[in-house]
Amino acid sequence: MVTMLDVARCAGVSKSTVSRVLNNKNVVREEIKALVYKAIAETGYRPNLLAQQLATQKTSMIGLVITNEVYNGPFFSTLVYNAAKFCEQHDHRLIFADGKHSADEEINAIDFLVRMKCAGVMVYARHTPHAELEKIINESPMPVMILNQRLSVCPDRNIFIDHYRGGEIVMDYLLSQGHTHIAWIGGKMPSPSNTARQQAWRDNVHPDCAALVAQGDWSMESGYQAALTLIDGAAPFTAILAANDDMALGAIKALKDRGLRVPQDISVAGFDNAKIGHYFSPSLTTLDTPIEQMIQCAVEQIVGLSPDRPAQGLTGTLVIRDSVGPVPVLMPN
Amino acid sequence: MVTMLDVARCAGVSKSTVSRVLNNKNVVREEIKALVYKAIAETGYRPNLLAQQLATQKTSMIGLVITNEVYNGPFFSTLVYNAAKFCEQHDHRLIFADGKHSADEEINAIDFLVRMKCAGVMVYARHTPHAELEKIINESPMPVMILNQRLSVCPDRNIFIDHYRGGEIVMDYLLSQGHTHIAWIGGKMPSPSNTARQQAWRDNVHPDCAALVAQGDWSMESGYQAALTLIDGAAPFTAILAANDDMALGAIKALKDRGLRVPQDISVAGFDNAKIGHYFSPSLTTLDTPIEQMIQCAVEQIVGLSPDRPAQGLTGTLVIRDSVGPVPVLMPN
DNA sequence: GTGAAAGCGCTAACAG
DNA sequence: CTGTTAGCGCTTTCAC
Repeated sequence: MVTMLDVARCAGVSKSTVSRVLNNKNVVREEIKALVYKAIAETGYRPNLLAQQLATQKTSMIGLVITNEVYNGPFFSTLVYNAAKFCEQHDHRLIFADGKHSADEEINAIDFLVRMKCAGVMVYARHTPHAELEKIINESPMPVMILNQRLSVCPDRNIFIDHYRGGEIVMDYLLSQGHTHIAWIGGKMPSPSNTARQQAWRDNVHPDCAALVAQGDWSMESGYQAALTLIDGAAPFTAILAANDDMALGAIKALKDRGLRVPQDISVAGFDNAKIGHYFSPSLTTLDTPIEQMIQCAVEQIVGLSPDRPAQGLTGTLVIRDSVGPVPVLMPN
Repeated sequence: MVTMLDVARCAGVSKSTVSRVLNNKNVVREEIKALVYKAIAETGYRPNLLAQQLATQKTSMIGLVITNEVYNGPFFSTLVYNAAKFCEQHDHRLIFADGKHSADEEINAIDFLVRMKCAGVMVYARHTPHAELEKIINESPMPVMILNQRLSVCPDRNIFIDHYRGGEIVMDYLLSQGHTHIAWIGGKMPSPSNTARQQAWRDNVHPDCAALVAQGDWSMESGYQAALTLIDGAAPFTAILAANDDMALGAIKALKDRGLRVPQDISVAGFDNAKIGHYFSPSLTTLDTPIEQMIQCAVEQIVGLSPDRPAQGLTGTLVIRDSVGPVPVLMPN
């Protein structure tokens, strides 16, 4: 491996001079500069970023911790896509650490990124208790931003989406269409999004519906199964609200497979506004979750672009499409 | 920031002793070990990974360069999900660099990862000429694995999928259903997958179909538009083959919107076996691309688990579902 | 302007 | 077993 010293020798100057021309520090004489560049080209020198970052005490990496339960759905895709996009936009690089499926593993993942001296780290966690997160935030030399869950402390390290309000928005729409008996398909717990959305459902739905709950795990398949359970249950309903679009889509397939029409017989709505929802039949009514905004906000906070407190309580907007219709006159179930 | 020296002082030992207990080198006396652990706890010491990696000359990061054109579809999602999964499986971390949309930017991204001293880097590029890639492979001290395109050199740094053969498999099936007039919806160029698949289409389709080509950019929307163009064109056809599932799904929506039934009037097939294909109506016939295998192979090659030459010429398997049917007796168009 | 020398925080001989 | 001493490759005073 060719180091800065090799370049220096090759150019007949000192290490510091090479460093200077590379960093445009102090004015180096033009002729020497040329010599150095020539030597760099000849030797094929590539500065070692580990060494550089150790010396300068700063890096250009932004860490992202993510529980692998959100993996591999449109939500994950959007999250990562936007994280990478905004990082690059600010000349940083995204580095990943898998939070897997326990508090210990999440904490480990954060620890890795902190010890890598990332410029900042974004945490999309599920299991770690808030007290623990708070401790990490306070002990870490770089900003650690907690995404998608509301902390009672450290508001400037916290960007969350108001999923309760989001749930209300969708429920309001469902109610406005005359639905009173609305079933709920939940995502995998623990999850702040799921909890809040479910609460919004519970608080707004007819009290008879308490039993109209089926548990999924965010995947289409689980939505499919959950819907079957609901259909086979005793309680009648005219609409299904699923905690995300994937499950809503799975549910629609289940309804169709059982000969039920959407939305004529049963209406279905979801959350997150996955792209496919527009192309599905029927196209999916959903809440557009402001993931992009959330990530942008986090990245800008880390790179120090937005001096003020990060945006909080983002809600998202309702996307009305075909999967929700007026309540049918006769309950089919 | 608390360093190893602080811990050493706190425990009343030398730096090397601390290092030893941390790395389980040489047997350190139990009582001293305890002292050190106590000091670590007291000081809240967190080892600096940059320093450690600089000193040991090895890192636990695996780099991934990816052109941002594949971003944000199911293909991207699967790629990143699996990359992260296999990295973690081998106790490594995934680090990202965006290849954006030009050869220069791709090379830059690779360079960053190389200079970060990643254990290895995986390159999913589109624009960089092979000669350039070859040069990078040879000059880099760590394995640089080129994914999804066939290099004429460096076979052990190259894992590709035989998209031509994959294309043939789908075409064979379409032909076996009696289709002769098959339209093609292509992805964004340049792309090795697209080129090879399109070639397979061209080599197997009826010569009359040369004009039955529409250009997309891999997105559902572009598939939708491409299908409209095809429908509005003069040439008749009974099937559409799209270079990926997203475009196939967009195309199906376009056909439906124009009152055409799939597959009764027009059959549609895609590539990649996106999860949603199973839930769509009609469910999508597609080729399951072995992305997971490709990534697994790359990661194992990097961590030195598979001593032999990496797998090459993976093809994938046909997933037969409902979007392709027998050719209709009367061409609808 | 440029070079020498002292770090950044850690590991790895080498003595003892 | 443990401490001392050099590095790893780069930046950054501080003199000249």
